[in-house]
Amino acid sequence: MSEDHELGATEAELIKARRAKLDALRSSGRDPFALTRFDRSHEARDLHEKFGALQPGEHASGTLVRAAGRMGTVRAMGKKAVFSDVSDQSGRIQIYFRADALGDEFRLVDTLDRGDLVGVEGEPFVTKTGELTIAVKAFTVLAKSLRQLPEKWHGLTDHETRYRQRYVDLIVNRPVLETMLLRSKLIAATRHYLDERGFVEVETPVLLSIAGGANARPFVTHSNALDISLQLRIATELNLKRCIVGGIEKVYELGRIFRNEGIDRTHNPEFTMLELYQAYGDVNTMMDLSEDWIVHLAGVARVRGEHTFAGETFQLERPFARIAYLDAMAKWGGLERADILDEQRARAVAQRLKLSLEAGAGHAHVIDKIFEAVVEPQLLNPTFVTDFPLVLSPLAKRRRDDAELVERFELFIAHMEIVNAFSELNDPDDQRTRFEAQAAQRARGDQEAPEPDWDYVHALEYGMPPTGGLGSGIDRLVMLLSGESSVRDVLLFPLQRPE
RNA sequence: GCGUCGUUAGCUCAAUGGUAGAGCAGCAGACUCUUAAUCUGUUGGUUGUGGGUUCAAGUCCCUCACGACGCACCA
Repeated sequence: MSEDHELGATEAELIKARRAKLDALRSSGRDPFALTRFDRSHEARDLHEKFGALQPGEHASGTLVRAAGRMGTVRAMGKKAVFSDVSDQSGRIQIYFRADALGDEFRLVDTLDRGDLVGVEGEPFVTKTGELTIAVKAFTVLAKSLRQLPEKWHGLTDHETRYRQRYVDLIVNRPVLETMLLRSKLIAATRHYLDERGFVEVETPVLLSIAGGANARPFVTHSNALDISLQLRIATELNLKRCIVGGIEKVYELGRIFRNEGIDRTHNPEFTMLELYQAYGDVNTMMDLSEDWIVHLAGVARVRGEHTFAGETFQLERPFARIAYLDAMAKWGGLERADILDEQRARAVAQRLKLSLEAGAGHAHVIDKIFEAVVEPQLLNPTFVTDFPLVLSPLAKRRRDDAELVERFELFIAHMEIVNAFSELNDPDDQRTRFEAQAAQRARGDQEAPEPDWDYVHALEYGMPPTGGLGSGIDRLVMLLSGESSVRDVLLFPLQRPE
């Protein structure tokens, strides 16, 4: 040990110091990396539930528990008493090493560092300051941590390092782990919710020759076997409706979608989308289901009543507000029907509102921009915006009383679009006409206009029952319910440019 | 893609163009109920990359890389 004082604090030297401790463990016959298992009696959370009621100073005499996890700060009181703690997935429990309880073992406490994975066996008690603690009778190093964790107080804050080395972020920033666990819970709860209601989960291809069902630029790749270029899916919509045609009456897919577009606080190139379709249902079926499902998920996330997101507080309570698309434009923008549905007048409105539009922007794009500027800022509490213009909705069924509008809604919460749903267009002739319009747009050089999937029309020609369908971006839902305002903070490994 | 800001010790951050510092961590020592433990001592630097200006550059100028934020595109 006399050489240790020569160890400095470069990264290499910090690692060397830890390797020296690893060597010490090995030479005492306790190679941590040779161990294969450690049987725990409790996770940290269980211990708090079971022994949390002990009084300060009280011991659960004769009770031995076994816990394991990553060591936190080491608080040594001289050479004879050391406090630390271990964290596992469920939480944290303090541990206490005493020379008189450990005997010869106690000298090995010197080989422990913050960050090591350790297993301990001991007796639960509550300290005089009131913290549940395990009085360690025996301990084992289960993996030696050779690298130093970031500082305990400020932790790791550098975004780049947090995303690139998420494992470190998860270790030292507990709320990150909690958010990721919440994400998993919400996804599992969604599957359970749908399965219970008779929906069937299917898996449709990610690799397609034509990625359709949405307006977005796809990623392009190549099949060596077929020697053709392929696109990664931008939606699951068309294949799921093929399933409806085929007779899978309540169908969903909860999976990854890829869009080759911008990256920012609310967009990652790959994201998780729920799409579901219900034969013999319509837009109203979807509205009821959305409201029930979202409120259910809020319950899973323990979000009830008032909830704050990005500095604004809203009410997450049933029933959600409803307003028709054109009514919303009238209410908050003073705009008439023709200001929206007539292309020239819509362009004039956009100009008056000083909206920046791309050169080749179509009617749909202009309307969308107006909506974004006029209506979205008003939509804080959950609100269904219904009866969308046809021109925005190439896959939705027309209203019977108004051929320029469709049976569609979007659910907005905290200004974010959370659900998009409609009565699915099942008239093959109408669908063909709308695809032809898109093809014409595309021929005029509009890169945004999707390439028509003619086989989808072919499928509709066999007859698709009247169907309600919805899509929902799961990442944004997780953002909303976790309070994270960046999509990167609800993804374990957000896309980063290689270093 | 455009704009703004950032990149200094393992981590979090300082440093008028004039000898690169602190806190934490690490290492050594004191302390048998600490919890940002405390106290004493101490180690640790290619200041993101490559150029330029200058007697002298972490600092000024240019290039590039990566990131955060905003805009554009999208969900």
